[in-house]
Amino acid sequence: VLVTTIDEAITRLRAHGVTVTPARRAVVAAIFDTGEHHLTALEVVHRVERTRRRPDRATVYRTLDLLADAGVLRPVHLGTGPAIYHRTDHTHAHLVCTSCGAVVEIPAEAVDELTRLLERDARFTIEPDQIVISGLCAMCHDV
Amino acid sequence: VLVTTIDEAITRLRAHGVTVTPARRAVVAAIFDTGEHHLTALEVVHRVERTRRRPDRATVYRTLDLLADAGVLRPVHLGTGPAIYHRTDHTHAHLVCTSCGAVVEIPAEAVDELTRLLERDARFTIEPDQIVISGLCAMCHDV
DNA sequence: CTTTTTGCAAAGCTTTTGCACCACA
DNA sequence: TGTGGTGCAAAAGCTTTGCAAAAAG
Repeated sequence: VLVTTIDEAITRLRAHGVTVTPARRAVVAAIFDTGEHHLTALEVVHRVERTRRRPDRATVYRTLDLLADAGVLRPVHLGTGPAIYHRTDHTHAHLVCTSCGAVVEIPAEAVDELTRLLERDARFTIEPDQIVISGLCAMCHDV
Repeated sequence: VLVTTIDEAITRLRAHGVTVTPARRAVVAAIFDTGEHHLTALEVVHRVERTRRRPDRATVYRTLDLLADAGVLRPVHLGTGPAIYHRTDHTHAHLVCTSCGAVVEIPAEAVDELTRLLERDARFTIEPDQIVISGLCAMCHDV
């Protein structure tokens, strides 16, 4: 069940017994109104429409938690810095360059293959969206 | 060139132009005197022998940096919480259970296979020691 | 009217940094 | 006597929490 629009996300929240308030709706809108599927909590704060009073950081963090519980977002720590939250409608793994910090996404098909490989070897249920691999991106490697 | 003993680590530090002080030696000893190959900075602080005055956190962090630069240790963030530093003489990837926090290691052979797969698909040079994958361990999955 | 949610401020946790002191060549 | 290492304390960055005021049902 993919969640790809604001309305679907709101519906999903309700299905999880979460009351939908203006602040929460604003957070959801900020996330789905952008092409980015990688946002930090603070980026969400700054993106909330200026039409309403900007929600407090605490509220945004709490809402992101609710969205994660509802399966709309997945929080991922890319090593250093703040967690990024990414939408679950776009499965991918993350390659992080230890030199320049660039984040490259691995497409779903490769992630599938990878997941199969891992689950074959380890008694572990992989969360495909939470694969983080560090290394050097092509540009930094060539320097 | 694997670094597997205190002396090799000390030698490696010297080769990188780092002067070896009692405090630094104590940190190296604390790391190599234990069966663990996963230590946080604070665990290192607490493990330093009680025979000498315990080095300050800052000193330990600075020394861990030096050891990382020298290729003796690799810092890895397992999502939440402090970074772990693991010895480079024991290549492995990390599976982290999002429910109980357990860390399962993926052995070198599987990591190799994984690395090949990834480097085939992405123009990226993988750091095999810095693969972190979240999911559910067998125990938490069965509950 | 009761239960949540929100904003604010404070605290938490990990790590970094500035600076004075100290050790050692 | 100068170079760099160390400890201490403070700060920085991200996130969580306690609590009183506000909003929702």
